[in-house]
Amino acid sequence: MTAIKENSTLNENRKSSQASCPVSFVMNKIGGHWKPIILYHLLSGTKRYSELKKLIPAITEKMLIQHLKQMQEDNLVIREAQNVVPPHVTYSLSKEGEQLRIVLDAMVEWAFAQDFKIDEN
Amino acid sequence: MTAIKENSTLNENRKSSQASCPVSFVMNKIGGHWKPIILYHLLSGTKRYSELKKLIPAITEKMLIQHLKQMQEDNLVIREAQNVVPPHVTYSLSKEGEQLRIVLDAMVEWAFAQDFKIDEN
DNA sequence: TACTTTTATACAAGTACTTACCCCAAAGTA
DNA sequence: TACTTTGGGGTAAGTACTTGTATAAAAGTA
Repeated sequence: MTAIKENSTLNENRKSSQASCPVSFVMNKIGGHWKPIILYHLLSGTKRYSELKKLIPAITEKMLIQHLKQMQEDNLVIREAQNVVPPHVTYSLSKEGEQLRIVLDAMVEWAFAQDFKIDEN
Repeated sequence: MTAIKENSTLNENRKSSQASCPVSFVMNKIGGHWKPIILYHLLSGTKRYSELKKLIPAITEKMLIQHLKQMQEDNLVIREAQNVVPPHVTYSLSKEGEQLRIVLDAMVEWAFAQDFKIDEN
């Protein structure tokens, strides 16, 4: 799933900055454009894969599943699958993921303090 | 400075998600690996360009100047230059940048609530 | 004269991230 | 039989992000 070159300068830099900067540590977990959006939607409760897809129309399935998987590995979200056909899989926030609420809320507040306006389209 | 293709799907997606998700709006301003680190260091006060470079040894000058410039355009940081040679330039947080303190603090708290440990090297 | 200092800029090359498109399972339904 | 449903996997190509290296100005210093 998208191989990463272990010894690239980029990757080394990433690791070292992550080690010395807590903010960078967080960004490595929830950075990128889709993760925070996914987390944001999970804040309101457990969702099925297909529900997330509907809530975030612009995301490709590839991206959705990739980020869910990464966040699952980072213990931010919990994946639960029922062994049925067609599949039934739900995603929810883990305890650690749930604790991100404070961070995400702070972001939302800041956004609105700037001249951010919701544009429902 | 690093041209961006205006009509790429990526860019369109970015804009639309930014418009409907406040968290994404924030990530577009402080996302990436270096911006939060730079902001973090500016939280403790005005810094010269060269001071920032010393505080963040791993960053290349290119990245430092590029991100400072972007954040300046986003009104997060203020650049003040004295017209002397050699140049003397300082960077500080704007009001909006200063307001990010809450967000950054929340991140720091979360990081330490996970098993994050500072590694000074 | 030659080198240092400070704050940059420009271009090429490497790396990561994102999209686009095609494929699959197995049960239920038309 | 053929199609739908749900939750994915795989590959290639496009786009963005980062690094690396070279270059500059103008005054001060060795």
